Amino acid sequence: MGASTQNPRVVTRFAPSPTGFLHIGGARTALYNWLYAKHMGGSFLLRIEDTDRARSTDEAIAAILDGMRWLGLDWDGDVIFQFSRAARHAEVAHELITRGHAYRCYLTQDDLAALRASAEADKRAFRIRSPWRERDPSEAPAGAPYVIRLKAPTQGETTIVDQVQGSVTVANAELDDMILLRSDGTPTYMLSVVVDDHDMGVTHVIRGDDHLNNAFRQLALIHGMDWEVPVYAHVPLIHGADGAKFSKRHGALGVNAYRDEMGYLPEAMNNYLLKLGWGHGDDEIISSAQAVEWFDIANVGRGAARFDLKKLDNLNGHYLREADDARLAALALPRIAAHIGAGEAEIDRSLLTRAMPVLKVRAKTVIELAESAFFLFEKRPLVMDEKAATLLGTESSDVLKHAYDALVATPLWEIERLEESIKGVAEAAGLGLGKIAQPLRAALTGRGTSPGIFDVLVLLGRDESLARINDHVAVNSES
RNA sequence: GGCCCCUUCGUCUAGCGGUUAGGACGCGGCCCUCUCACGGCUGAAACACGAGUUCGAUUCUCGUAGGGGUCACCA
Repeated sequence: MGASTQNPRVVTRFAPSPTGFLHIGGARTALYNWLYAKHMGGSFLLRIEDTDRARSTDEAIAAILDGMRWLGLDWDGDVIFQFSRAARHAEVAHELITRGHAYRCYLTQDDLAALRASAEADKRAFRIRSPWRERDPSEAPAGAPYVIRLKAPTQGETTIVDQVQGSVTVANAELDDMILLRSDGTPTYMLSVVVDDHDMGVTHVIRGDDHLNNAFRQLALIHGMDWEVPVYAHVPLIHGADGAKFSKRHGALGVNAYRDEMGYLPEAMNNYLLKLGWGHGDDEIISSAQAVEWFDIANVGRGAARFDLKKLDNLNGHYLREADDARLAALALPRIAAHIGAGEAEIDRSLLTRAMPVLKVRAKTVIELAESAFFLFEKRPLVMDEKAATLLGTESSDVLKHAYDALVATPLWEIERLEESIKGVAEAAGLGLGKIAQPLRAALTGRGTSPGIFDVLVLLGRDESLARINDHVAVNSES
């Protein structure tokens, strides 16, 4: 950190297309842009690339903004909607024609298909070489539709000094004359990104390396307009656990799903995404503030990283343990209410909050957290899970009876007194504490595992605890 | 297929010519212990391969193999 790394002129941006949720890969790209801007004391912009009218949806826009807010990736200024700038994009396309860096191309889809076919027949790599690049527009059929193409350089080579990939050079013969304006007059992505990034004053383009090849063609456009070239940083894509392309099967879902369906905390998600492709010595648990201080795009790894849920689970467990109890109670509440079949207002939020310290150390996700709290709110008679049923064999009746009597006689319902009483029962019977605690746990929670038995007793309270135990004493003591 | 990029334990990574190649997740063992966790200790586990350069390569160069990206009037 320090003043030497501060540069308020730095402007980064995240530019998702609203055709789906904010997925894991996009979230990481957004995070890196956000971190770099914060690190440099610059600004971070958000632009929605909605030029594909057919595939863009309002739901997707809402989901993306929701995901960004959840992760705490706040942007500066208003969200820019790319489609609203279409006129400006078209203006630049025409400016490029007058500057001699673009031309009207009257090739039809059929012409293109024929060119492609002949290239394939000759086993040549297909590069669009429109005859209209050199032809006089007056030769064009009157009123025929046309697209505007960029005149890409054909000689020499282009080099990009990428902050992540290093120096990358491509022969200009590899570049083709990309379409800037479609025949219906709407701008293509290639035109829009460049114009928007320029107009928005973006100084650092940090994006997935699936755009690296695009950068070379975009560079020709930038040069054609005599604009300043931004600093590029193409970060490797995320792969699935098997190393193959990251797909839904691998967990390439929207971040909303990680929050709602899988129960992850945003701080865990950020920490995981940060470490996925970047490292800072031996540090594993990195707060957002610490990340802002340490992050530098130059340290981002060049190799693709695989997505690993186990590590995310571990990180989430860590942040769960650190999280505020009332906050966790609020997160778990809806699930508990749904399980009990009650309204959220009917759940004792205070009890849930008090239980958090002993519940959260045992959970990896909010889902597990909620499930571990079910027993607190379930109504008698409790349904026993398999392990609890085993624990409550007929021989446990006497033990529970003794425990019941000892608990009834316990003057103060607090943890130390309860522990004394139960341990007294164990000693008197010549049994290990486990022999008493396990049947007790089954009777009190209906489960084979739970927080410490004395914690459970305190949380449930005297009346409920005794009633739950008695449920099993009575039945088994009939004879 | 053309072009471009990548390659350290199973996974995420540290390393930036000389290290017993470090940490974390996961896995095994031990301790703690009323169950499950948490926590502590501990074990197994990696420089893709082949040539160079160099006194010396995980580190620099070039190949090979493998993986990925990209080749639209999508973004």
